[in-house]
Amino acid sequence: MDADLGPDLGLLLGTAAERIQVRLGRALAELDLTARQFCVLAQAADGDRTQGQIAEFSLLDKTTMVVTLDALEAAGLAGRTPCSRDRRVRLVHTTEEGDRVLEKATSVVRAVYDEVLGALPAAQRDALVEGLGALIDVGGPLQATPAEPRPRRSSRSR
Amino acid sequence: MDADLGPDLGLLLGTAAERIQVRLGRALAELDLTARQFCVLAQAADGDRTQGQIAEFSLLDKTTMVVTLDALEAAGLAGRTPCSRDRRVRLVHTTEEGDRVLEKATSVVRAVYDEVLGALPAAQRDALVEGLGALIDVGGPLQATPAEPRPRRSSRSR
DNA sequence: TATTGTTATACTCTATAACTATA
DNA sequence: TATAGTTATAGAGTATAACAATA
Repeated sequence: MDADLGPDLGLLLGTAAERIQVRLGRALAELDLTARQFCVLAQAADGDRTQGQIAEFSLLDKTTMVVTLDALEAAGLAGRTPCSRDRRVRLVHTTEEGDRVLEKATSVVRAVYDEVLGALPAAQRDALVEGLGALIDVGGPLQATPAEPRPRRSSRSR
Repeated sequence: MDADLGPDLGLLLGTAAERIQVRLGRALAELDLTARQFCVLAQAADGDRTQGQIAEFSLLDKTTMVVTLDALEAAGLAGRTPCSRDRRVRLVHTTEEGDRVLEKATSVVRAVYDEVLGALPAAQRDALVEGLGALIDVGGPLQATPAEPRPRRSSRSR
């Protein structure tokens, strides 16, 4: 599983992604936030959006969104308000405390990124970021698959 | 969660890693292999190693290793043989069928890598691979943490 | 007593299904 | 009838604990 394959892109990406997520998770844990909560909180602060919109943007199932918001609400960082125009819908907002925590969390995340990227020479850093973008952006070999809105589970079970 | 942070390295790495792993998973599924089984099978083929050694190298818990090997054994791709010198230990070997499947799987994985990396200009491809290596290799900002042999779960439960 | 591997089990995470209320 | 959100629950994956065999 090495020389035979040339550079093991899956291993490189998987390792780097896992380690930075561990770092981010630890840093955010000091603020009692998970990475997902941070992501949802940031979008809630961005403007009044519905649960569904945030879930879609964050690639979360709506039921996972419920759980995540329950936690943010219990922590006093965010809240739901019924939308007056469509009373099925709940708009998500941040509390003052939520804004304060988000600000801290953002600087904590930025510090991690600065530390990691700052360890590379500027040229290499730029090349890395551009290369990753080239992989996943539209037109790249790892662009989002427009088909398959739902990943669908194993075909044999059930 | 964007302009405020500069390039969102966590999102870039996470997205790229997830998508390539989905690709690899789909490609290997056609051979009825999971990525993990492929990884273990490749190491079993590399020489007689114990379950524990393969588990350690693959960052798998020993109980996960048991399940993975059970599946490979049931599929007729690998087997366990007691070690004569230390009869607690089981050496893992591949079957002939296992070697055939591994060969196919290796070419399938290589094809995915070639397709993905081949979509980038050579200079960008090299820069990306080097940059990722610079992040995770020893001395890099995401090098393996020698401390903390076990990640340890949430501090509050149990 | 320590270690390898196994079994049984519990926990976490996430998604499916069924439901409520609105539209 | 269709949709937003909720609840309950089931499934996959993985780890902890207790155990057997051996060192």
